[in-house]
Amino acid sequence: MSTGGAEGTASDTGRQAWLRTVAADVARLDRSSSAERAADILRRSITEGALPPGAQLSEVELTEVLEVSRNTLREAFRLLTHEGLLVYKLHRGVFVPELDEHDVIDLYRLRRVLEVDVVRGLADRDPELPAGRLEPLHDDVEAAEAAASADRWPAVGTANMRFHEHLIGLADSARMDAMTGRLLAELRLLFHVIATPRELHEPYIARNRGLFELLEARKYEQAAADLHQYLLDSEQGILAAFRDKGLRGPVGT
Amino acid sequence: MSTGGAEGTASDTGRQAWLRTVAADVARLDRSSSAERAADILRRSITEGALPPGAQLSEVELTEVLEVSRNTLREAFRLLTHEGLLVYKLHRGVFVPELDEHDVIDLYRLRRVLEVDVVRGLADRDPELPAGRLEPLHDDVEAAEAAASADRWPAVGTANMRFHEHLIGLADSARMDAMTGRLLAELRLLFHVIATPRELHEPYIARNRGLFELLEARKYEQAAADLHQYLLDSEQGILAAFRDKGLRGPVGT
DNA sequence: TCTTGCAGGATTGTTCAACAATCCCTACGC
DNA sequence: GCGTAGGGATTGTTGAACAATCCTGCAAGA
Repeated sequence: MSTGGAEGTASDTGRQAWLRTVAADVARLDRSSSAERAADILRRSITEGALPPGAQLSEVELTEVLEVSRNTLREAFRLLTHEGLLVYKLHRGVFVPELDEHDVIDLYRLRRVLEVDVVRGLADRDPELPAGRLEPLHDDVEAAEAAASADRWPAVGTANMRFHEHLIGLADSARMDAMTGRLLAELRLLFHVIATPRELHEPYIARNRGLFELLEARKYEQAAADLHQYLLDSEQGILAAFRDKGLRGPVGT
Repeated sequence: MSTGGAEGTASDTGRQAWLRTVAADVARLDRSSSAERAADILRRSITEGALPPGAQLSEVELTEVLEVSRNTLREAFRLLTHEGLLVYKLHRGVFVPELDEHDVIDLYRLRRVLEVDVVRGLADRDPELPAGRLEPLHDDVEAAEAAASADRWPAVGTANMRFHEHLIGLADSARMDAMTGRLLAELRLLFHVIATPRELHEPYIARNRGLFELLEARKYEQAAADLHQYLLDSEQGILAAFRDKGLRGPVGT
């Protein structure tokens, strides 16, 4: 099976690609479980700020709104719990977590480690990178710029996050993708505590484009260095905005 | 709180340690949900090899053995799924995952990134590291050596893994701990495919001790370099043993 | 021989209703 | 004012039931 490495002709690899596409479609169809659909709705409510940090999610209340049974709802809760978007307190219920400065530092430390390593690692496997691999990054940059022109700053934030998600995706590591998804979900949680999304996101539109161009030019080492500083700056920005908020609304735990 | 670094006297740090112990006990008491207890039992069965990769876990069968309801059991399944110890196939059941070479490479890539970064990062915060912080690492090294003397090689593997878990723990990052727990759980999954645990674990007993001594001597940069090579070697060892197995028992996706 | 189609049984996905356990809040007594 | 008991609400867990899906075996047909 996978013993010989790349032993296929052009038609073989073509067929494999087709099969992979079908497999992806099948997986998407399979994904339709009631619990995951409920989780999707809740996830959006949380990441878009409808459910603020600290809010409790009542079971009976949500069973009526989402039209699922309590057991299914609890399974949805579990899903979101492991994404870091909800926390369980035994016999007390599920809550939207309240993150503090320590969490910001923790999250950014991991982001730096993972993302910088991905970029730096691209140098080693540069030859095997297909041509249009940077396409999604380019799309995200343009989406952010478009959203900025329309003054839609939350959309800018989303596009910027997508950029980083796609950046990690270049590593072709399923586990890195999963971790990044979780980290960014938690980060989104922080954004809604911050009142001024423009100041927060605006500087990074141009920096993302710069990063993209460095990658396109295959200057991976410089891109890694830039990204490192980029993430340090972003961390400081969030910490500053966060502390302003924290003064008049201190969050526990 | 954490502004002044290490400002405590001996009695203060002693009291903090005591408080931390109590908090851990409380957390352990809180943890007593039926689903998590069932998950604990299953987790042990999987990581110790009683449930081989590819095995299916029947719901009705396990409800009788574990004496929990089907709903609770399914919640336990969810828990283990998100640890990577089980995989769901819709309408077909839960299975112990079968990892292949690609997973080994993926897992080790992440281990290298995280662990090396932790060690390298220790240099920056060397002053604030409390005295007995390396104690757990030392215990793990001795445990591994003792188990080796008794020819208990699976125990050596466990001790070695604990060593790396405690190593990551030095970073004081809850999210890194969680990720590492998941990575090592998956790694344990691989170990049971391998027939010769001695050849696999023996070389790393001495290397762990070497690593510990470098840390104790605060030669963090050299420790990081050693650890990097260490993990590359370990990866190659598993890949080799894994491919031998794969010849007579090829595992699909 | 190989493929196709179709029951039948077994397993999973989901819901519902009920009870036990726990937590929060309030009122009571000192 | 403070500790304590009770009531009400919420969560944790169970068992049964039904629908949807998958697997198996067998028969019919090319």
